[in-house]
Amino acid sequence: LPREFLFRSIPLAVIALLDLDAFFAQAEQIRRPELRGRPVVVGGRTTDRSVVASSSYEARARGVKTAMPIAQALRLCPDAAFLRGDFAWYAELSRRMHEVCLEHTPIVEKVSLDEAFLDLSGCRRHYRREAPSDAAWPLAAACRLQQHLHETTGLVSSIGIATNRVLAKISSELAKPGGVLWVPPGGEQALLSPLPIRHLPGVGPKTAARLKRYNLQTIGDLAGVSRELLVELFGEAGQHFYDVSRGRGSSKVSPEVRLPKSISRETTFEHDTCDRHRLAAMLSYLLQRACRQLRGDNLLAATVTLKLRYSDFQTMARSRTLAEPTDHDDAFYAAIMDLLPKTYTRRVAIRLVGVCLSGLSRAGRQLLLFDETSYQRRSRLYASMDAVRERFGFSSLVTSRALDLLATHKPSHDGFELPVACLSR
DNA sequence: TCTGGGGTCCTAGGACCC
DNA sequence: TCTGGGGTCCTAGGACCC
Repeated sequence: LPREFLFRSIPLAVIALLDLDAFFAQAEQIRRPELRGRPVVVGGRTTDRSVVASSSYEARARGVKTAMPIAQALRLCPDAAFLRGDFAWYAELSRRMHEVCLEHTPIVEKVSLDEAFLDLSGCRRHYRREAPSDAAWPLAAACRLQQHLHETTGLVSSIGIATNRVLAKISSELAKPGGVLWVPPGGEQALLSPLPIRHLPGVGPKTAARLKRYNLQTIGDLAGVSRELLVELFGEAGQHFYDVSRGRGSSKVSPEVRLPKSISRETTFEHDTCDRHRLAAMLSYLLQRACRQLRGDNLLAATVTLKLRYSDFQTMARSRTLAEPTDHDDAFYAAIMDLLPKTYTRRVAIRLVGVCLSGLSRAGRQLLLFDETSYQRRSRLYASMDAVRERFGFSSLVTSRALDLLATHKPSHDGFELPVACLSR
């Protein structure tokens, strides 16, 4: 048999990417009907240094964009509803989205709160009779999914369907807002060729500028370059460009929940600071929050990273890997305090500090022969602290190291009232 | 108008071991 | 006196995504 025939005889995958439109803004409009049809901007307070996390299409029409400073959005669209965001509500809607997806296929991979890949390859017989033609059943499947999601949750979504993930992702972007776009097998090149290179996932402003220097502006331009040259210029990414520009890519959808790679917390000060005590107190606070999540997820971390950003935006990170993975705040804090003077070396004020825990593994630590009792005592202490915080909120309990923050800084994350208890060491 | 916070992945250099 | 090659781990920085 000719090779071409063998290739065609393998049934092609049908991969869908479902993406919720302007998710956070939409979530607010679902919960508060009076906001429907109005510009909505979700982000921080209009007075602080935060940026737009999400905005409704009404606000976008006025020039508001994601990642734009809130203050700028306020000038563009002063009559918008400016909201802080409610992640518990967004997570709940995201969970409902996932449930609806699972009613259509068991092979669902959540890639973020508002996006999921679905492998619909096996759904042909359910939909073939609903489609305008036998072959167009993926279109019918996606329309049914979109409609089902809207009826049960009120969520408006866009869906891209193609033979692989990257193409499904690109077509879902093209389908926005509220549309469905199916790329029939064989139609890949026709869709991709005229698209600007920025449509490729993984190509941001820097890479687009680099590609433009070689006069590569559309995906079709990319398809005209040899694999060897692309790899020489762009390394691993070059191979990726070569495949995607020809409409090829992975169609594997993995429903398994993966172990996270890192847990981090960071914050930008309302005003830049040079005060090392203040930095230390904030780092202690952020570390406590990160560690609480670490224990809550039943994980240990081996590496801790300290991150600083100077007022001129230069960003530094220094990390330390411990001899043993742990979930104890104090082990990480000692490392952070050791790294602080090695990281904060310029005589310039600091605008952001952060901590990151990585090298994560499942808890179920091997026993240390000596020092075991004190280790376990400390583990029980952290468990008790977590229990208090579970009941009364994170800031019901703080260590004295972080206490002086209360007077000067109001973290936006949860109600920051006076602590019920204060741990001195 | 100054530029968030949570992540993932890639690259590149150096240490260290065999 | 000059100088292997491969593999792994750690560290720092940066691009990108939502």
